[in-house]
Amino acid sequence: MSQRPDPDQPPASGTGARRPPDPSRRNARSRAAILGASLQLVGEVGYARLTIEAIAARAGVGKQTIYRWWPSKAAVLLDAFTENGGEPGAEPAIPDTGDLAADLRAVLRATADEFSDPAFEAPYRALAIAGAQDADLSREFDARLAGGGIEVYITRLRAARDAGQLREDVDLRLAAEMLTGPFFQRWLARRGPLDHDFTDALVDTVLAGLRPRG
Amino acid sequence: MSQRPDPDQPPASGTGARRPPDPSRRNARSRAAILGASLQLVGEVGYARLTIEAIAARAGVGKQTIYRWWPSKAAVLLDAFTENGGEPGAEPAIPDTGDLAADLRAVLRATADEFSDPAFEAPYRALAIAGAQDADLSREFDARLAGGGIEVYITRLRAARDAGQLREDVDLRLAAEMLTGPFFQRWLARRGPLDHDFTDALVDTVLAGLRPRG
Amino acid sequence: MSQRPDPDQPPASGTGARRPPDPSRRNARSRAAILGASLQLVGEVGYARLTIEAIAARAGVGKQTIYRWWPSKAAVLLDAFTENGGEPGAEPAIPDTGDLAADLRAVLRATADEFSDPAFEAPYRALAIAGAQDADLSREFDARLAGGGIEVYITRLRAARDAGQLREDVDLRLAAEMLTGPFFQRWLARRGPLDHDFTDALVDTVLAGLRPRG
Amino acid sequence: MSQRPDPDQPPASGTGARRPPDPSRRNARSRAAILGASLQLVGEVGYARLTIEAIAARAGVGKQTIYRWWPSKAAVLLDAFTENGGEPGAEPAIPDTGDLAADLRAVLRATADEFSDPAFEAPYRALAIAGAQDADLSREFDARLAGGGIEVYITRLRAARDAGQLREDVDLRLAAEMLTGPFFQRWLARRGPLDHDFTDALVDTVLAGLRPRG
DNA sequence: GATTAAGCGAGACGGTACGTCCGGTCTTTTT
DNA sequence: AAAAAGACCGGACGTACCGTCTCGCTTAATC
Repeated sequence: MSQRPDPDQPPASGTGARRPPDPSRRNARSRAAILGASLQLVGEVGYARLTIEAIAARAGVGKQTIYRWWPSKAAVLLDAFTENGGEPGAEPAIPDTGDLAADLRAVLRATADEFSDPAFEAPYRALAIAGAQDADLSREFDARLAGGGIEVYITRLRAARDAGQLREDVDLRLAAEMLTGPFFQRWLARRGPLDHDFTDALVDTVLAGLRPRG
Repeated sequence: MSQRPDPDQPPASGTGARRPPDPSRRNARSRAAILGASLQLVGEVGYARLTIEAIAARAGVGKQTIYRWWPSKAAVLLDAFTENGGEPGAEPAIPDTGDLAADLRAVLRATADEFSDPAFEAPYRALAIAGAQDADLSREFDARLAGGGIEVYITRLRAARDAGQLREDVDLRLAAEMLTGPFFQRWLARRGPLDHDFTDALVDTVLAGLRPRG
Repeated sequence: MSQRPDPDQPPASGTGARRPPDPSRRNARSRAAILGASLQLVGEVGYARLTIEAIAARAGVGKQTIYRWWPSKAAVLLDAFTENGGEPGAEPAIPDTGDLAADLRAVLRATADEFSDPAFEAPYRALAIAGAQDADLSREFDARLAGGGIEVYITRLRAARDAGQLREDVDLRLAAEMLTGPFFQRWLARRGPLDHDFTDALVDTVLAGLRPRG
Repeated sequence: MSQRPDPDQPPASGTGARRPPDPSRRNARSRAAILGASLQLVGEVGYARLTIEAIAARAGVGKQTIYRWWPSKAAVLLDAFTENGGEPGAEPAIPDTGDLAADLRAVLRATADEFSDPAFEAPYRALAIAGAQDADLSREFDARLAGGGIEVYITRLRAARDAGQLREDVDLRLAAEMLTGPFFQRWLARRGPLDHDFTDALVDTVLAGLRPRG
């Protein structure tokens, strides 16, 4: 006996770096249940009172299954939102009919409608709040969500500028921010209704400042 | 909310509502310590990890002293901010030199500078987050803070319109939101630097869309 | 006034040494409920499946109230046992009628009866098991429980030796262990019934080896 | 023996009893690694903190391989102990040189020495604790371990009685318990050192009470 | 030699309990 | 009566293991 166990600690079983789990073994049913439960619950109680335990219970899942795959409840929501609520991944470009004003009005009207749907609004607000608290998450959020992203606006505006519909020296990023910023602020800080009058007026006023002189 | 029924009813209570404390007996030293500790701590750990217990401990104060006078940690921060960080009470109107563009540029430059100071930025971000989660608080926040309010912009823009510097039919509220919304979004979602180039370009582009036609 | 506690770093709030709670502020009702629930539960499910959470739930108490005052579930049981089941604190000396054999027979019979009562047996076994796993607890256990202590036997045997009823050179501790050891082993390892025949025979055989020669 | 899913079971077994594994296909290397790891670990962390997961990890084995072959961690330890630490299977009878006192002294001295070896003591204590919590395991333990069993003492004492060295009416089981009980108690409850002085005195005092009168 | 059915290493899974942290209430003592 | 202190009930945290359950992969035994 005695048989000492090889004195150099194998992996020591200590609290060392945890190996990442194997995604190929992931249970798709559990994943879907978690994402679904997250969206339900954030709509029912809001982000501040959303708990991992409640998600696990609603999804019929062990807490560890959540902690194994997501670093935070915000990350769960982000997945839930991009999967079930937002656009799956591809950037939904703004259509280009040649009429910039019409195109932007259509997009902002659609966006306003989306933000009036509580099933969309609650998780989106949760993610905006989480992003405001965590820069890393904010980047993830922007990278994966089309609605909040300004890149699609920049693309459309660039096409318009190249077609001579906007001033040559227009700052495309600033222009895009002028279209989304007032909308975002009005929504997040609840400064007023998100109706079509608002979005139409916004588009028109912004474009009025960007058109070629003449 | 939740509002437990309080089993031992005082004999003639009527509504059973807790009698409010007498403000005249309030300890000013404790109040100041609590507000100061809140600002310190929100700068150190952020809003999500700010706790009432930590504020009480840092302030050398009993927890009950906080619960007696404020309904939530956001309310504490709001008091702390208006007292120590923001303008104490008077609305700081935007100056009117006659040159609208110059006045707005100056104000937005100053605001950008403020938001670059971490001692200002941390509690303000905390309040924005808390307001995004709670509509009541959001109203309080807007009512009491000058910097985030748009009324001052509306006032200055109205003067410019009345002086014929803007179109007759300008939507003053929308115009104000176009000045503050891109700024707010860029700041809260960390979409870019808040420098003078940005604010100047913002002012110029917005005003370009508002000027009287040809 | 009232000496502020040095504004920088109060107690650091770090994970440092936790200050001990103030026993004078302890809630006696909670304490009694916890001890009672422990005894109930250990009788129902045994020591291995006894959990702090179940004790807290049964007692209608927060878990922290247990962790605040006891370091382990074994320590809770020890308090519970000495308060409700065992002798409150004073060492219950073995009576001295002059007849050593009769006195020991009476004590061991009484002890056997006690160990036949499940309400006594379950927590006592739990403590014996806990003590076997933790030397510190074992010492506490021995120091505070009369039934398992051998000091009372030594005291009675010394009186008998001084009265000339035992050999001059008798090893009192060994003699006491010979009275309690077989009993303890038979009980803990369930090697046989703890009846009066057993205890009487044990006393007689031990004393047969200890009497003065002649 | 194509072994369809258990012929004598109705087709819709559902929760049916799990078919026992085939011992002939067992991996001897895994078995040895598990038993070795168990002994190592119980020595390092004690019984209470010994986990199946740690055994599997240390042994480089899947958890299921343990659950397939053993019903509990105590059962693993029991195998580990009888294989590596204790006597493999044959009952090691107490030698009979004709001198009962000398034979018992030798056996108890050897036993004391064994219990002073941590590599032996740790798993033995673990098994004693497990046995104290579970009567079934206790029986298994007694049936398979020579050192802790009292049958060998009874056998040796019977021979002595038949040779006229003990009283005719001696209770052999009680006598055996008087030899092992004090030893067991002193060891398990850590009441004192297990040295040769103790075991010699124990043997002598016990035998003093058992010898024929006159 | 191909098939097939374990046993096996690995580890994800639904759960339970852990011990800690904090929310909000209550009580005691001091100012 | 307010305040400092902090005990209290409750509930969520993130972690550790439980015992079960797939996954390939390897290894025998049967075809």
